[in-house]
Amino acid sequence: MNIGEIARRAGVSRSTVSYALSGKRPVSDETRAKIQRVIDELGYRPNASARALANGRTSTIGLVFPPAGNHYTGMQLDFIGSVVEAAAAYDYDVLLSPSGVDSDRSFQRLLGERRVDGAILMEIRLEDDRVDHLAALDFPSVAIGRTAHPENGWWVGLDHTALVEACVHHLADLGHRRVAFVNRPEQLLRAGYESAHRGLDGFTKAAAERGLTVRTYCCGDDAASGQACLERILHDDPATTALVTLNEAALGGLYRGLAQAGRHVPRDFSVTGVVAGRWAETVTPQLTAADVPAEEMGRRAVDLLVERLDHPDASPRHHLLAPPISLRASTGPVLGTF
Amino acid sequence: MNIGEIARRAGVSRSTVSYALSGKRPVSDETRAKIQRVIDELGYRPNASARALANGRTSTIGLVFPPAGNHYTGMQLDFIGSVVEAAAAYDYDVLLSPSGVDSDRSFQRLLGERRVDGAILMEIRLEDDRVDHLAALDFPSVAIGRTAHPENGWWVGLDHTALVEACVHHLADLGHRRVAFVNRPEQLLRAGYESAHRGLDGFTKAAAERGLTVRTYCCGDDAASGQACLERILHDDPATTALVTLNEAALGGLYRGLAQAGRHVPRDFSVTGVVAGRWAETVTPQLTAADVPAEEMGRRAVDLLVERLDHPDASPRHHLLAPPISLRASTGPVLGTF
DNA sequence: ACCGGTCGTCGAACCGGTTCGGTGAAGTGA
DNA sequence: TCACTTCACCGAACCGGTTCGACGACCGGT
Repeated sequence: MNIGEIARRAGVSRSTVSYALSGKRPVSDETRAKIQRVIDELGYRPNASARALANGRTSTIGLVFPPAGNHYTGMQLDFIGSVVEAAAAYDYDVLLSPSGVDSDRSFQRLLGERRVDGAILMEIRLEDDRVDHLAALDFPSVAIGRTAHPENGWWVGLDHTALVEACVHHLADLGHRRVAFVNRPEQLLRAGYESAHRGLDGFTKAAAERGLTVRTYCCGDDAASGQACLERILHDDPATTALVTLNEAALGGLYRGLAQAGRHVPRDFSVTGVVAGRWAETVTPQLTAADVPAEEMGRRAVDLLVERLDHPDASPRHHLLAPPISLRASTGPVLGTF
Repeated sequence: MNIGEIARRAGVSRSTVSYALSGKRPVSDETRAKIQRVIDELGYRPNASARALANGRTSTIGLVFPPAGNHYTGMQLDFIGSVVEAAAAYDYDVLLSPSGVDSDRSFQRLLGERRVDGAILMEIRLEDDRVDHLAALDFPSVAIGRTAHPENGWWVGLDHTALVEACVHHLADLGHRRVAFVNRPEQLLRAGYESAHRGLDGFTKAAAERGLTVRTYCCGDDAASGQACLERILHDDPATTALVTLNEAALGGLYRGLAQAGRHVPRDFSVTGVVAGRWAETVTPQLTAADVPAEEMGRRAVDLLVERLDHPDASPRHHLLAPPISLRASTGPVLGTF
């Protein structure tokens, strides 16, 4: 069941079997056929650990994301799915690693023990010790998201600032003057999560440009928090007519809060934000949103990583995406404005 | 950066370093301290591939699920998250493998190349070639779901039959007489997906017991399909007053279809089904449902797998779960019945 | 008949760990 | 003083692949 057994049965040496399989040196047609016959007969497949040891590559990439206490969002699911699928196309396996910081045990396993050839990082923070650590080691990695200093990095990011700005302008164009912003949970904002910060920046900036009256909120990643958050919004300023959210998991709760407050969407209240398209379509009315192209982002991250693995000296590349707003049914003009 | 380097710097042999680390043979305190100092200084961590090759274990488990063309459901996400977290607690990594059948390339990588010590299978079919294949090889694995012949297997399953029966009885108790069943997509039913079949069985059986008039539907795993399915239901029998669904991803679309048909939930129409609790709470009104304990199932699957890995001769164990229905807000009595 | 080159194959070393058998030094008892 | 343990460590073999250098067989050219 190992290469020596194959060699013995085929009457050749181990190295010949290896060359027949890899094609790195010529082997006569006759010998190759004999070897192939034995391999097929026994269903032999070379041991991955031995191969990894010998040539220093594991053909595995690590997908690193913080342990969220099982509060994964739909967007993260889409990332994971697309990364796995794209990696499979390049003959890479994907090792999942729940890891918060670089001193993390799980992180050390991946890197220190050389379980993976490269890594894809999710849930990036503006100051991210994992990114810094990997950069210092020159370890092949690609971030889904970008830090505050993205110049010399490999990443595929989303222009949250521009996307949220677009959402605000869209609402302002519709006549909304009092708008709320529903962000990711407060601990994530404090931890410096990129999307939370850049989104907030974009919101603040665009709201100032348009002279809107705004309030900003942090909200837990679940429906109950969304509902509570909406109640707070209407309590703080009952004249609020619209909100922008980055918080996909809270969306259902926000909608419920509006329904219970008797506000009809979009007639009495407009909702928009930055959400993966597939999930924007599950709510009623369907969410007008900047659709996060999660599938594309995952795929591109893998493309970049593979390129980096194949060309260790290539200079950093990245993609900054800014998809347009998809107009669906959750926003409308303020009543009496037109 | 390898064990030889550590040995040289500490002035001992490679085997002594190995024993100092593993503790499998006594090492003097003095020597151990010296070795530890060198290790800390250099930040040494033993190479995982070499270790795997030497002791025949990779400390990795495979998580196998069919490639869904990125149509992963929230429930699958919960499974993945809980498996990763539970595995980390046992010091196992998780390798993700999108794989449909046992002849699959990805499946062959996992098993044939010995990349993993054991596997957890998701999305089980009643006749599942992957399960049979693994059983024939006596390869350590645990299924999340059970085949038609689950007697001698390792699995953690959900009693879909009983759960759907409970849903039907709940509706019948409320006075509903014309009920629809919304199943997973037709190709999954045809492929023999366990939940689709057992759920359907439970529905048919309970409906017969209660003398209900029923129709059953297959529905794609997305919101648009859910909406279309609901339109079909009301077109086929406008007198339908309730539905039971297994299809989590279609739920939002079903609700939208009802809203657009002017049917208020739960006043005019009741909705229930089998859905992971976290997702049942995102819709409004919140879904009365048999909550799939995805987190518990993932955790238990890992527990079983680790037990099987530690005790190769242990006899098969399994868990069949049947959580009670969580009464929320999506079901109610038929108007005029009481 | 001899030389040089090409082709196909082999043996040995190596990747970085683990583990078995053995060995020298120190300790114990008669 | 000597035989017998025990202790702490070492060297070598092994896990299952890959790869390098070498070597014999065969070929064509003089």
